[in-house]
Order: sequence, then structure tokens, then C-alpha cells
Amino acid sequence: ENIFDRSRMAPKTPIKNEPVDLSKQKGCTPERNPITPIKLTDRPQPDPWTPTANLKILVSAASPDMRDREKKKELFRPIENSEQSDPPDSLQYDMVDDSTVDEFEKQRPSRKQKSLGLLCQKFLARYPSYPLSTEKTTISLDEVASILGVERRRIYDIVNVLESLHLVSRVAKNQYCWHGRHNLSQTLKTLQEAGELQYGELMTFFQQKEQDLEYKFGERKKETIPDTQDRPLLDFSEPDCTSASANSRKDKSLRIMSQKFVMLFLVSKTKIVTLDIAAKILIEETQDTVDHSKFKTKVRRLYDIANVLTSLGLIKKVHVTEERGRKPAFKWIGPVEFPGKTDEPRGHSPTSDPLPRMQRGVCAPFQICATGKQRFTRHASFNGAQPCEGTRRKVSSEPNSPRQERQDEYCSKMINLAAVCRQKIEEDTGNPSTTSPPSLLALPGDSDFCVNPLPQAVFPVVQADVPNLSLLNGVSSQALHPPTPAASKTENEKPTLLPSQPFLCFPSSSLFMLCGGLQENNSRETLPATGEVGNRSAEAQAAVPPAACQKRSSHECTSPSAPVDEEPAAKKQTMEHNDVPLSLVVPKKSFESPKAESTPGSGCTSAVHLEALHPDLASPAAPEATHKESTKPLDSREQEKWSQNKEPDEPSAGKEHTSKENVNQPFLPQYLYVQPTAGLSSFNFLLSANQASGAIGLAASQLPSLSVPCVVVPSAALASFPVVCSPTVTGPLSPVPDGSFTAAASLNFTVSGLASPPPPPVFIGTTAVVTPKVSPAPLVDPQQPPHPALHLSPVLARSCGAVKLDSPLCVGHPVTLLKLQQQPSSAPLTPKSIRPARHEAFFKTPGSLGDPVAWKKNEGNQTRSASSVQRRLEISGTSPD
DNA sequence: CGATCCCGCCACATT
DNA sequence: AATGTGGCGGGATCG
Repeated sequence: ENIFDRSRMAPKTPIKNEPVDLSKQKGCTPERNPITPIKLTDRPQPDPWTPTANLKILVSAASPDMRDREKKKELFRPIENSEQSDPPDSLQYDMVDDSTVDEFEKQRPSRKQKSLGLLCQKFLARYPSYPLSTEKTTISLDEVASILGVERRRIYDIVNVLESLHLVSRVAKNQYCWHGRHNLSQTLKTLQEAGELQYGELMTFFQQKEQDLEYKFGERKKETIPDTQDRPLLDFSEPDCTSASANSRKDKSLRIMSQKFVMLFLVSKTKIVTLDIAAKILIEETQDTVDHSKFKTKVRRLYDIANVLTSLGLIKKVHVTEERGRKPAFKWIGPVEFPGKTDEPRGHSPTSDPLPRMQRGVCAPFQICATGKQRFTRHASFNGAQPCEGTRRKVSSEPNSPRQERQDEYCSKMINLAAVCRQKIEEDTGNPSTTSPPSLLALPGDSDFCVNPLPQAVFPVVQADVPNLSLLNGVSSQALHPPTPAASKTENEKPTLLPSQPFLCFPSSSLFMLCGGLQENNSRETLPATGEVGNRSAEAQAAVPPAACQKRSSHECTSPSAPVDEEPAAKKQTMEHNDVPLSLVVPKKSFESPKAESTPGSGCTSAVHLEALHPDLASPAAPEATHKESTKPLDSREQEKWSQNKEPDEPSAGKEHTSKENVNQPFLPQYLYVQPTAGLSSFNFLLSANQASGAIGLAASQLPSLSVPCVVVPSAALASFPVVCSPTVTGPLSPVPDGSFTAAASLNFTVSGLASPPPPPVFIGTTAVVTPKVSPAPLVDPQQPPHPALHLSPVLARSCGAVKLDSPLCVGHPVTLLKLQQQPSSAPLTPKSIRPARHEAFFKTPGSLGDPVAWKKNEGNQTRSASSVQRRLEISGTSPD
């Protein structure tokens, strides 16, 4: 029947006249209904039992004219209900009862009948799970709403979730395109990958924590990255390439939330996620304070999402009994493996690039990049991610180290994160547009960065991991790539598929540690210099309200930070506590806390956060590359990259600096990301922790531009990408004076000329090291083993079970270590210290780093602006393809 | 009484 | 300005 409707659905003219309507109206006259909630509507109409008839009517109603929801609701609703439970209940009110009604009525409303889950089922029932490719089904929201007898609002809830899984995509104003589940596995796969990056550790942490801590080691699964962010990496949906913009608003948090929620399941070993944990994890930001209310709201939304997912047969409700008692939870009952790829036991298969094929044809949300068409989406949530075609640069530093591969990925991830962060920041600051606004920035460089992977070292080991990376890369790339490559000429970029990676987001907060290492914060001061350097950046700075930044920082600092010192213990405790809604904290706390300490000097304590990222190990490229190549029409450049990746061996990259030896040791590459706080808002820096201390300051002068350890990104312009850098060796920490550091950095920047003329967006220095304060001494405290672990990048974690322990921490709050930890942390830092942990060091540490990373920016800015337009256009564009 | 989550106000975006 | 979207949370139901 539905189908029927559909066919007809076309806007027929409203038939209002039809008999039915009349009856309805009668029954439902608004007057009464409005007030009395219930059911009047229901069965008021006597008429037709034939559902179809009703449908028709409804449909007609749906037509634009009708749009009144009220009417519709009332009218329509009945239909569905009637079908199901026919009893038209309605009525107790006599009036209503037309002929048949009578007794049945009462039941009506049970809430359940109106539940979103049921509604969703009805909705899904209308469309084939696996529609023929040929037929494209469009869904009219109005129509559906009327048919199902609900308000549109509810349909949005459903559609948003479906959209997050790409079962549908928005085509136009009130219209969605039904894709069915063809792409579902792909989407899930993508989400899984992204999820591992984002939440892997977290989940592990939580879950384990509950159960045993021990295995952690063993597992490999999720160790990856700390969740730092929440961003929707996946937004594949639209990779608006250019746009980036997007996003401005809060866009679809429901959609994003939905993806994240799904990721949680996919990442979870048990495949069971409790609501409270999900809520905690999903509450992004610094939640600290987490208001109870916020938590509550989050949970409510999760129920909405869960209802839809349940209807899709992807999850089911269960209860978990834990210490505290039984908690509501959901279990994933959907596919675990995803076809497209080969899965490996562990996980990823080489095929990482899932996207390509399918998507293109269809409305496919994701991909696009290649074609450049993409666009549907509205939100650009990830813009940040966008890759950029424009320009990327690589900086290479270290070529040879075996680990480079990882680095690449790592870099890419970072990049992604940065993008995300940027967005976030924007949002936070309230300056939504920050990025975009600056037209100036528009230059490619500004917005996004891309990393180039170095070709280099490869370890056998890596392979295992690789898959993930690759996947990620693929994804990210997709997302990233802007359709038009704009002018980047520089190196090769990959059009779409770069191996780029997923992104990590850094919280707005200031500092992060990536991949373990020490770090320091500082920077603020330095920032200015950089700012100057970057012309645009400067502007950007101006634009960006420092205040905002600070504000944020302050918040963070203050509230959440609280417990710092006792990280370990405290954390654990907290973890355990978590019941409280607020609990989110746990992770974050640790997070912040460290920073607090660390920053002491630096002005804002709050500002600095550290996080560890782990680079992915795997050399992503190979498998992917092949696939991709075949699949997409990538540019030669991409291929080049690929090739490089594939053949990591070659050192061709030539990077200078790092000594391989150093490299060899698997350090974790550490980066520091400094948020621009106060005045500096404009730039973000990343420093590699690893490098020798001196490096930074000295380096500047000494080092060639490339070598620069730090990266500065103009925050404003870029939108805040935070980061990125190549790690190098760890260095002892010399405390480098910030100022000096800065200077150096700035110099490099300039010198390097990296900055593309336009904006000097980003760069990465590899070599240098910065580690100021901490004593590098690797004294590790025996006692604090954990910390070290923390430092380790997630990667390590993977590789090493040991690390894992900490991982939780890491995940959540990698940061902490910083100050306090020093020792401990330091330990990790030092290669030696690291060593212990790393079994498979290579993976873990990208340490060697030298990755050449290239960043690119996109022109995104401009593009972004177009959002609305894009939406519409997008589709059209794609379709042709 | 806690778990669920319907309902729809209302802000913001798009037309 | 009208309409589309969708965040959000009060408060009703369910169990």
C-alpha cells in the first residue's frame, strides 16, 4: 500500500474534498482535538476502512498545501493506527464514534503504539531494504508524516538517524532519497574504523574497567586513540569537500550522536553498550560539569536513536547487571563484520577503502570526493576534515625510520583531528564562522591540511594494523577531499582518496599530546610571533576573539580540572564512580587535571590539554592504494603517494634529520598541541615532544625549515586546526624557553616558506624536540608505571598490552601525565622507557617520525559558504554521475 | 520510583 | 515572513 502511495504521492493535488476528508475533519475538528489530546483523531472517521483510501487521502493532504500538521496529524494518524489496531477507538466521545467505533477505543494510545520505534518500523516497512539500484525512491517527509499519522517532527527523528547510517540521504527540502541497506555494511565499517580511532580506548577502558583490567593488554582492539573528540568523523555523509563550512550550527547533533553511538557498539568487544556509558562518552566537550540535566537530555536522545536502531534490527535492548545494579543497555545484533572488506581477525583488512565504489553511483553520501560531487549534505560537520587538495605539503623529516608509515597515518589523523577541533572551536567560541569568514583564508592552505605519507619504512608488523589505517584513510580522504582540487600544486595530493586519515579532534582545549611524549605547553607567548608570521593568520587572530579562547580555557580549567594530582588513583576511583551522570568526567578530568598543573606557568592552565594520539601503524596505503586506484580515478598524484606508501622502504623522502637510530627507538612521537589561548588565538602549535629539547629553540636557527619541530597553524584562519607535527626523537627536555621556542617556530615557518603564500597554514616540523620542562630523565618511577603507559600513544597500547592499562587513562585523559608524571611520563618519553612497553614498538611509536606530513588546506572556506545551495545542488550533481 | 520517551515549544536555518 | 529543521526538556507512561 505504501508503495502505492508513493507512486501517487506525488503531489497530487490535494484531494481534500474527498469524502474522507470531510469525515475526518468532522471527526477531528481541530477544535476539540487540540485540546484533548488523545485520540480523537483516531478514529473519527468512520469512513473507510480501507487503508489505502486513507492513505491516498493522506497523501493528498500531504501535498504542500496541507501541510498543517495539525490537520494531518489528526487525520492521518488514525490511519495507521487503525490499521494496526483497528479499533478505532476513538471515542469515548460520542461524537466521534461514528459508526464503528465504540468500545475498542480505549486502547489507543498506549504510548507504545506511538513509540518512535514502532513508527520507525512502519516507516521502514514502506521501503525495500535492498532497493534496486535502478529505482530511486524518494521520500517526502510530508507524505510520510501524513501517512504514518505523525507529526513531521517525529519523522525527522527517524530520518536523521537513518541518514547517519546512510540509509537515506537528503535530497532536497522535504525530500529524502531512500538507499536501503546496500551501503550499510560499508557505513558500519567506516564507523567502526572511525570509532576505533575515537573511542577505541575509551570503550575498552570502560568495559574493561568494569570487568577486568587485565586483559587490556591483550586486546588489541581498541586501543587506539583516545577519544578525544567527539566529532563526527564520519560524517561522511558529506564530505563536502569544500565546504567545510558547514557546519555552522550545531547541526544535527542527532545524526552525529547516532553515528557515535553506533561506533561505540562496533568498537565494543562485548557489543553491549550501556546507556550511561554511552551518554558519558557522547557528551563531548568538556563536560566536566556535566549537568545532570545534560546527561539526562543525552540519554533521552539516545533512547530516540536506540529506538530507531532497534527497528533497524541493529541493536536490542538488554540489561546489564553490574555492581551497581542493573543498567539499561543495548546490544548490537547487527553485522559485525563488514563484507566489503576483508576482515581480518583483528581487524582491519587491507581494504580500507570502502567507500568508493558504491557510493559514487548513488547518492552516496560519502564519497564524493572523487567526483567532486558530493554534496548533499547539509551539515558539514566535518568539514574540518576536509582534505585538501589544495596544497599539501610534506615535510619530511624523517625518512627512514621504519615507522613512518605510521606517522603518516598518524599525521593524517592528527590532521583530521585538527579539523574537527577546529570546528569545535569555532563553535565554542561562538564564532561559528570563524573559519569561513575570513575570506582571506580561503586559500587552500587555510582550511585543511593534508598529510602526505612518507614512503618509508615499513614494518612487517605493521601490516596488521594497517588495515585500520587504510580504512580510515580512505574514509577520511573521502570526506576530506574537496571536489575541486583547487589549486594545489604542490605535491601530490590525492584527490580524494588520500590516505588521509581520520581525524582526531582535539578538544578545544589547548594542548594535547599526541602519541605520548612530554609536552609542554607554552606557547601562548610564542603564538604571537607566529601570528605575525602568518599574514592571514594575523588577521585571523584578530578576528578570533581571544577572549573566547580564554573563556573556554578558563572553563575547562576551572571546573573540570579539579583532580589532578592523583591521577591514577583518582581516575580509577572516578571511573568507578561514574554512575553519576556527571561522571563523564572521568576521562576528562584526568584530562584537564594534568593540564592544570602543567600550565602553571603558562598562563592558562586550562588551556593545555594533552592527548595522545597514536598513529596508525599500518601502512595504509598498499592495499588501499590498489583498490582505490582501481576504483577511483584518482590523480596521479595520489597514486604517487600510494606508491610511496606502499614502498615505504625507500627513504627517498629524504628527510634529514632524524637519526634513524633515534628513530629506531620507538618513541612515541609526541606532540604537543597548544591551543591558542588568550591572545594567540590564531595559532596552534604542535610540538613534537620527542625531539630533543634544544631542538626547538635551537632548531629554528639550525634546522632547516623542515626540521622544525613545531607546527603552527593559524587558528583563526584554519579554523583551528590544531596541529600536527612530526615527531622526532624525543629529546630530553630541555626546558626551552618558550620565547625562544616561539621564535624558532616562527622562523621556521617563515623560512620554510611553507606557508604558502597565502596563509601559512601549517606545517610540521619534524625533528625538533621540545620538551621543556619535564625532565627527560627517564627516570621512571617504578611506581608509576601506568603513566608512562599513558603517554604512550594509543598505538602503543595496541601493540603492547601493557600499555593498555593505562590506556584508559590515555584515552580519556592522556594528558594528565604531563606535569606530574613527568617522571613517569618522562619515562615513556625516553625511548628507553618506552621500550619496555613496546613490544612491537614500531607500531606504536611512530616515533620515528619524521613523517612527512603535508598539510593542505582547502579552499574550503569559500565553499562552505554555499552550504544551502550546495545541498540542493549536490544531489543533482551526483546523480548525473 | 526509576526507566522510557512522547510531545511539541521554540530557536535557528532555509525558502 | 513563512516554512523547514531539529534541539531540547517537561512531564506522562510504563514496568
